[in-house]
Amino acid sequence: MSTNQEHKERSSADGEVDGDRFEDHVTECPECGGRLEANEARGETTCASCGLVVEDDAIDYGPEWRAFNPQESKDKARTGAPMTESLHDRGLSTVIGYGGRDAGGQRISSGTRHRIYRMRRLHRQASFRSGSERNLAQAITEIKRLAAALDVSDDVADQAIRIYRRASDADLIRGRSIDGMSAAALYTSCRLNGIPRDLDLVARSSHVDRRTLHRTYRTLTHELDIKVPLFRAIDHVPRFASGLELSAQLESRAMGLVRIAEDEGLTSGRAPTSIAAASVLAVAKEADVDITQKQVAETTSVSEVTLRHRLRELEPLLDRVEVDA
DNA sequence: ATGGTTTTTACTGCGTC
DNA sequence: GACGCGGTAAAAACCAT
Repeated sequence: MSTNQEHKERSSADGEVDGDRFEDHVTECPECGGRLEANEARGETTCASCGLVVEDDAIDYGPEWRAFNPQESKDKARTGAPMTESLHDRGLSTVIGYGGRDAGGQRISSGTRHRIYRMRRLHRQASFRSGSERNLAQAITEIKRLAAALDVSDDVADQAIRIYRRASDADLIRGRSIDGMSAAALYTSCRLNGIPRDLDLVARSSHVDRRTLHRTYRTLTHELDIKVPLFRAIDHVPRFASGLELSAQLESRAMGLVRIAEDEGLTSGRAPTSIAAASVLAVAKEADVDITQKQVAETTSVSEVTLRHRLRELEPLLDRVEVDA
């Protein structure tokens, strides 16, 4: 492995062409500011003091995708044709081609064509190896439909399909509807990706009632050991604030209020949305914004009663919110 | 299944515009 | 009188056991 060696030599040979690119080379560690040294054998540059590996290669040998955790890295890594989760066999199975020519471009005789036609039919039937494969194909259809209805990205849908696959492998589908599990998988995927689609919305878009959906979601995350990061109150503030058309100042003030509430332990056991909603309402009221409990209740899906409860707890804390953040 | 907790639903009373 | 707001009681939902 002498890639690094090679391009170093080349750059000094015809410095004019490559000079620009190499001039703004990093010479200090972006992490600790330490001195960088080249490791020729491994084709990488590392920081002498902290050991950070700095990408230093004219050609990027890395994948074009980014992985944010080891699981994703495993999931996304691939060699060969791109896989897609959107086909029940991940698009990896053999497909017998149409078109009347063979690989060499020669026309295929009509007798041969007929044989190929029969082969194609048998092959297609054999592609669904089992009932679960057929179910998977159906689940994928449903997940994609839901994803489109909820306007979530293909990545999220793909992850949902992966989750469904795991559920299928773990024999979690038995006794549950495919659509229900599909919806639960998609909801889980949304949660994992921090996409705010709440249970109600997903339930309404699928023909699964909220209760069942949540039950399925619970067994899903539980049985598959999926750790879903909990939404915190503060996560909801921006959404609520913009939904109510509050200024950025009020939004950050609401966040400040949420933080203090957390410090005071007022948040444990309470629905995060209720804290967020009440904080937004509290700061809006304080700033004499024309806003009613009812409006807040509607845009946040938190009942007015709960809003009042939280408001009562939060309003005394308002004067402790720092002015600037 | 159970019990403790929070949230929601439904309803009522009060003050204001 | 409609509306916003505050409260209560009971039901429902949630969570850990």
